[in-house]
Amino acid sequence: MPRRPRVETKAKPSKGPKGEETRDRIHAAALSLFRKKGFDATTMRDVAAAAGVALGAAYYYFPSKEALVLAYYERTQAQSTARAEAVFATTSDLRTRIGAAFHARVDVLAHDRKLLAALFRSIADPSAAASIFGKQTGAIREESIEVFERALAPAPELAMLDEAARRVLVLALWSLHMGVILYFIHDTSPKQQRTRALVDSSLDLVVNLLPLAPGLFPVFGQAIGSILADAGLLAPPRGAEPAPP
Amino acid sequence: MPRRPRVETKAKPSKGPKGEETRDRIHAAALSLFRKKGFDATTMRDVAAAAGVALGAAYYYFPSKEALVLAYYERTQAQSTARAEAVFATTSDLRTRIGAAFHARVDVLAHDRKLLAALFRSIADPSAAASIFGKQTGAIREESIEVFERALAPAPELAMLDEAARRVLVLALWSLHMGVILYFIHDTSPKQQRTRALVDSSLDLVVNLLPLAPGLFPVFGQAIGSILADAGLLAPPRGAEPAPP
DNA sequence: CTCCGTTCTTGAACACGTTCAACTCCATGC
DNA sequence: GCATGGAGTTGAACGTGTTCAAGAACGGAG
Repeated sequence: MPRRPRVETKAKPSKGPKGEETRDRIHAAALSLFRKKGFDATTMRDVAAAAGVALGAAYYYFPSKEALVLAYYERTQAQSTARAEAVFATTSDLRTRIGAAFHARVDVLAHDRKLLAALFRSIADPSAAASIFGKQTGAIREESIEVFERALAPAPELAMLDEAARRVLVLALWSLHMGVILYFIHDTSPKQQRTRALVDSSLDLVVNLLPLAPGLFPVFGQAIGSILADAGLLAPPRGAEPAPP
Repeated sequence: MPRRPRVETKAKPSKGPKGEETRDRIHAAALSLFRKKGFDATTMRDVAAAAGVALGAAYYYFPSKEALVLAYYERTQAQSTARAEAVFATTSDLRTRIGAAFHARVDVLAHDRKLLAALFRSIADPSAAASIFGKQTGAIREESIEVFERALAPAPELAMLDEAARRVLVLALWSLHMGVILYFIHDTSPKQQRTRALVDSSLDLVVNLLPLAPGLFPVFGQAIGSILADAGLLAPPRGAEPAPP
């Protein structure tokens, strides 16, 4: 490995239909191998060989090994969103809607628990632009945040919240959902039933706390907002340093 | 890198005084280079050269590059403990004691923010035994947990708590302290003043919540205990799978 | 057809973290 | 002295993720 290069994850060369097909073949081969042998035991040479291309081709389409997992994550995000939206269309009950947002994500990821660990490895590394909190993953992140925005949309309890407070609330929910995924990664119980239990008890807490939100924000809103801003999820408050380029 | 080998971090060969000295020289050279060039930009060959030994010698004393950082972390833990104990000896005020436990850690780590990121990289990876939550780091972890145990020791508010509830409470505090370190790693504000602010507002919350602990445990204690058990910090409750060897 | 630019493909080369068989050193027991 | 064996040390070798200069394939413009 050369000096931990910036692990770029954007850029998907495939202007023509030829490339599209090769890209898919590489991605499919990678996923299959990752599932069979695990992320670490699978080499990029394995992936290229299984896809029937040269090593360089894999890097032409995916800027890093991690990017292969990120592409998978991106694809599943759309599926989760669709699942949640299906429930949103049928009810305006807050608990059901928030629960749907959580469970939809777990449902879709259920079979690839170990794969996710590879992605979350760099979650705590500020220098890793490709982490879930990094700049490179903005689009995916925003889509997953939007699901929680829509889950809360029809709640009468929150009607009096202003824009900023609502955003903080949504982000807090999204952060909780990240925590659930982190828990899920470690959850070896059959069918991940412990994660399901965690979701349900979290829901109890959240639903009971939500009506208190308008009263609590003057007290803790600033501190929470400051934390979220540091995570790059919110415009920074006064006194904060700009992040280095 | 060969197929992500289990990144062992125990084992410190140095039965004789000769080895002890070499080990220190390697560690000192590594720290100096890490601080000057960063963890990623420093190669093990750099470290060995700076210490005046062959590459293999570095691996004779430290089983991995990460272990060099872990050794640093271990050394600072003792310093933090001493600082906190010094305050414990002077007061039995709960807020002051808990605050001291938090601030002592931040004080000691203040100059090596970026170094820590290398350690926390694998925090979310269940397969990384060397992570802060892993088996390999048990001793360091227990020592840091003990600091919080002693911080709470003289609190009359908690006298009626049983052993298990108290342990959960201590672990919750320790987890919060881990969160603070995570925040600290990302905190680029001058003198890490934002981390200090976070500690203080967390203290407000904690101190206000602590007296309610006895009443809250019947409600949330089980869920929290279940989470902590999954993190390997508590004996697992019924129905949990044993972790694979 | 020929030419040209873009898209795609190749595999050798690089820098790295890690391993290991071989070696030197040195204290101890005889 | 000298053998024994453990502690300490060496650097070549391996497998890896990533880079890159070179070329092949393709699709239009003339």
